[in-house]
Amino acid sequence: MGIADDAVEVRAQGWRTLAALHGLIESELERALGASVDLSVVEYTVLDALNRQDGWHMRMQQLARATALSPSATTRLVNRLEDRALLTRILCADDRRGIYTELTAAGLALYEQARPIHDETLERVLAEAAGQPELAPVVDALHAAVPVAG
Amino acid sequence: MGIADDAVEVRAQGWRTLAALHGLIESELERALGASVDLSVVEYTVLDALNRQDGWHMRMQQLARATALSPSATTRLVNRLEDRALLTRILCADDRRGIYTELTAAGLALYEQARPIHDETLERVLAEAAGQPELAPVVDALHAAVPVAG
DNA sequence: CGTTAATACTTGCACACGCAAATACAAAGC
DNA sequence: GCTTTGTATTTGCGTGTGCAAGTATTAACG
Repeated sequence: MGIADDAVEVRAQGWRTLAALHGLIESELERALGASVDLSVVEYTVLDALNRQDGWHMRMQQLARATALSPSATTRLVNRLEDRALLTRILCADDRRGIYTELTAAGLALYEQARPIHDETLERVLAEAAGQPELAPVVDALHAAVPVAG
Repeated sequence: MGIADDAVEVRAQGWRTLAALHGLIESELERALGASVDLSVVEYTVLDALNRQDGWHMRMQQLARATALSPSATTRLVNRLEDRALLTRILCADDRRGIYTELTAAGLALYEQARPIHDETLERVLAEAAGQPELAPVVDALHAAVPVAG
């Protein structure tokens, strides 16, 4: 087996590790957020993204990118949150195709309730993962991550 | 904002980065494998796991762990692959609750067809991701990943 | 041994997702 | 201005998933 073949194996192994860590974190967050505030991880992601816009609106398309979801899934996700009165749709005047979404007071309140649970769970899971030799290198690399454009 | 708060933000940011990279890789693999051999990523994962066992059987439970899927999803996943004659169920004698799965010749052939596509896609996407400043640190860390126990 | 608890897998059900088509609006070309 | 092309969002439909309950088999206990 030559050097090129080794590189292929290393990449495949790295991808399996990445997937394992991602799955671990996501399932723990899912459980914690579901049990405490009845939010899924994507739903929390929406509230978090809207909150980080700090008073600014967000288009459906931006939400779709932030959640890595299809347009149709984004529509229904916003529907669910709107039905629970956690956010509102706002038809925007300058481009009447576009729809902006905004957190309601209830949405902000629930987000502020969910956030510490989210953060504590993340801290716990990452600490746990850092103890596993195969996951540790990837966990350490997360510290070096740089903000992604919203 | 104190040191502790910064750490929380860094972890949250790292998690968003991890999720973004994971989503990017998965969607590209999904597209490439779906178009060429009509396999989803989880389906490929099963064939790959079985192949890496090199002739050995695998229990449903092991498959569930390898794919990060629930038992019920694993059952139906194996059903789909069995319907396509890519693997076979083998009732094991020593514990008649357990069920082993094994690649068929057709399954191995399809895997060998899929593998180069999988590997090339992975290489391309990782190279692409390494060019984005926010993803690069995590991409680099994958090289350091150590094999996970099957 | 016979009963009870635990394990391995499967099925019923509800739900979230992606794709493709439909709708509504904006921008470009002539 | 009117048509054509492109963009933003929503709906119809099929499919994969998790949870909880069901079945089969093994292990533990008295």
